[in-house]
Amino acid sequence: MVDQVRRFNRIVTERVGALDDHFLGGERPLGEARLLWEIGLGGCELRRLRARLGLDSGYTSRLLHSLEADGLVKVSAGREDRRVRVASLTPAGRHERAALDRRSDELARSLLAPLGSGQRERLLTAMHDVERLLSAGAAQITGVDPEHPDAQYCLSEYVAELNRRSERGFDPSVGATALPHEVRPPAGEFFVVYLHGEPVGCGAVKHHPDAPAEIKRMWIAPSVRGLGLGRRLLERLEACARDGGARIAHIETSSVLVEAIALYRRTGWVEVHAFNDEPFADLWLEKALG
Amino acid sequence: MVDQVRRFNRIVTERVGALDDHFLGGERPLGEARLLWEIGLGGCELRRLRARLGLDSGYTSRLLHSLEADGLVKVSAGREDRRVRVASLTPAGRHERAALDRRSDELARSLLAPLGSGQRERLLTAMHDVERLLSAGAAQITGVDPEHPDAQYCLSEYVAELNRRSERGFDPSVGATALPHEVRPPAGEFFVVYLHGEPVGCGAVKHHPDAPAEIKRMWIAPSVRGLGLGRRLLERLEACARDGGARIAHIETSSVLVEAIALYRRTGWVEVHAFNDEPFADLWLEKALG
DNA sequence: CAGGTTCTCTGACTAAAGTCAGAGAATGTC
DNA sequence: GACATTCTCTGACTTTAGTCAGAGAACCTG
Repeated sequence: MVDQVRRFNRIVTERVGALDDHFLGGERPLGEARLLWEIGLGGCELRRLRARLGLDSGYTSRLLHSLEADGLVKVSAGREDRRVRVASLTPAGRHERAALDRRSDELARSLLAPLGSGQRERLLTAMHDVERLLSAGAAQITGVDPEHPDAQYCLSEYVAELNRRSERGFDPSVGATALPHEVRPPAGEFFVVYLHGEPVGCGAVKHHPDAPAEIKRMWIAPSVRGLGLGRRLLERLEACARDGGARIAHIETSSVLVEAIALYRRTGWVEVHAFNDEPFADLWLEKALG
Repeated sequence: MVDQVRRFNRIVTERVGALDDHFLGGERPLGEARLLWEIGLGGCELRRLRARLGLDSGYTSRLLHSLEADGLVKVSAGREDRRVRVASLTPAGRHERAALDRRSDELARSLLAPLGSGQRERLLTAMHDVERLLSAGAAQITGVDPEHPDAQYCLSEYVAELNRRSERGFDPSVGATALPHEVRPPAGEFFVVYLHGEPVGCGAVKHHPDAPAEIKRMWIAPSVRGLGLGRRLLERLEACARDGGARIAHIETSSVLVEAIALYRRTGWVEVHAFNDEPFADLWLEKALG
């Protein structure tokens, strides 16, 4: 297994990485080119640039000066906070960035060129899989305030999906609720799954002293299903319930959520009698927390 | 399409490339680490090292000196030719190389770690596909003397495979032959397909003035089938026949070679009456060369 | 054995990449 | 308004990476 991964790493850094450097670099040193690219068309704060590229602040400053001297970039003070500075591209800078873009396209095409259409198809599918699964590894699950915009976004998507999938509308304010104060420490906790900084899933735990903890509002964005994020999220939620002192966890759910139910069953959840009267639910599950 | 490739390149250079550098690098600068690795357990000639890593001779010399100063490498004169020098690892060098190995393994494991077994499986399959198809792009088809060891190797594999596949033995010296002088310029040409410097396929053309050219001995190693190398080789052979003045090309083949026949049919070859009495053949094909 | 080749090394460079310790301005906090 | 914090810049570095022009030894060819 590890061997396969290493062979892959080798080929890919050779064929893609090395070429990438030369293609992208072109005239300009790599550092500058990457920076130019990363600034993007809309401009970008220096601290974000540094964070994304992992650069020293002095170094970044110098690189930007060099780009500014070439007339590609303009650095100006931020409007809200005048300590943070914002880099933005001049027309010449946009032009150069477009050239980088073209070279990147060429590189991509050069990888596809020697293949027939069948092989191309297969390569693209395989690349898609690798990309999704590798980035799944970079997903992060963090506790977040239930009223944070990312949490709210996930919740609204969750509700929208429930309504899309089932005949009867779902109203989160009726039945077994998960109001902000119920899923905020110390009463409970709300988690968001982030992928590349974007929220792509959520889940919450409601602690009940001396009674089973409840797991609620578990949702994974359709675009990232099949990457194992649901499993990881559920593990995290169970751990949270266990850390809160519960020996047993409860989930009530609806049979329209087939993927989620499959996951629950796979991971040791068993069906039990209804333990509440959530009108939307038609399946009640329970798990003993190791 | 190009977008998919670019997304892939981005993720992969980020997740694999960047990590790779730090993992591999460790204490030692990347250049030295790569060199140390590439020397291998059995030692290696400097010129091969340079060729494989694409380094300047002066630079290589200096890197090796630095490794030698650290007691990891010993450079000595070659035994056959004392101009070429051979680098080999000391016990300490082998030790350090093993550490690189371990780090590389760790990197690979860190990519797999966050995934469940199902995802792992899929990632590995996808990586395998990407690896094969990307490296297929790097394959090279070159004209080679039919008595060159690589050509001889391919021919023997070709004959072995025919014998393995069919009931009656195949004797290349009987029937429609392809003797060295018949497939060596100017009478014809012999091609070898190279992948990472290894011969993985062959094919030959026999020119006949004012008569159809013959395509012979076409073979692709089983390990690299499905990568489109056969198609590329056939294109090259047809081009060679056309450049030799032929308007029509002939192939005689055996129905046991199903993959090859599928390729021929896909690319415009049509069945015709037997145009020779090759005892082993049972299918005769022809194509008009654009 | 003379003369050309091949292979490697040395010295003398340059450019890119990156680090670190302050200095200085803008902002938040008590 | 004093004080700490945040964010960026400057100057003074180091380390990698890489290039180029010879010099010199070993080898091959006639």
